[in-house]
Amino acid sequence: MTVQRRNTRQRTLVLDAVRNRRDHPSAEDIYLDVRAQDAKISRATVYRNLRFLEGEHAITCVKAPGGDRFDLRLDAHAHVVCTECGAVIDASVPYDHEVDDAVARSTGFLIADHSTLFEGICPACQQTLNS
Amino acid sequence: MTVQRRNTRQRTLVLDAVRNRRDHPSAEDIYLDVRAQDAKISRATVYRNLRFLEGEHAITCVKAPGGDRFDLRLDAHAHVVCTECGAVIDASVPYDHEVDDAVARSTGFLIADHSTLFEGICPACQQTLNS
DNA sequence: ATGCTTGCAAACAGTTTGCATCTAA
DNA sequence: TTAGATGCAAACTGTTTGCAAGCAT
Repeated sequence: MTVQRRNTRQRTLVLDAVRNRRDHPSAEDIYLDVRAQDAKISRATVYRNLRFLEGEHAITCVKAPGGDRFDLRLDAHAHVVCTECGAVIDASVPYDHEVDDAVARSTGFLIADHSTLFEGICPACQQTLNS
Repeated sequence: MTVQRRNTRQRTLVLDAVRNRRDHPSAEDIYLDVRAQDAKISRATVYRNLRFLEGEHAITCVKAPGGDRFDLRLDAHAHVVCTECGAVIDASVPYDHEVDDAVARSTGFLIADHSTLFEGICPACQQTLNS
């Protein structure tokens, strides 16, 4: 008896919506995108499927201030968030696996991974603030 | 006309409560501690003062899943969170200022700082899970 | 006296959940 | 056929806010 994964229309819509964006959308962003395809879909279904797809490792989620943001990239990588507008982009910093081992040794924790979030002001908001 | 900072009894209680703990308490933890000293203090006052003290750089706050955690340490440093019990401890990883510059150059963001959060299972929870 | 601060309750954002109904396999 | 999935509404957690009253300066 294997776990059943049903390919519902709604689940497919949610997955496609995440894959069609490159800007780390929030659950609400995805809800609105999917809503444009299916006016009857509920927020609960979107949230449930985002969590489900995260569990299936089909998408990942970035814990940003103001709520989770979803990502089509599956490899561990750092992010940069704009403190003005909330935009999230990928950072080109390589993931350091060794630091996980070092922290595991020094703390006794069983380390799964780590996440790094840079905070700053994006180019567009810098423009706005200077004017 | 300088900004006025009033030393209210409640504000002092909140600051002392954070300083009297070494375990990265949540706002609710602080509320409960302060409540033991002053049964009349309200949650809103605790939240307001935590934010105020953060703004004054008297305390810092760690964005952990499940809510903000407060810290008496003022220097930037990484944290480790237990995915089982939610415990947060300091990580002995040195803060890398250069990576902020590197990300600033490659993204055009004005980087203020970055935070690193390790996720894993603490020694106590490992024990529990093995029994 | 002034205006920052408090306490209360209500509002709020983001997210989860109970339950009857529906549907993919 | 039936267990997983949906839609709706309500619940929930963590946090913020409007307002009248209170208190530090």
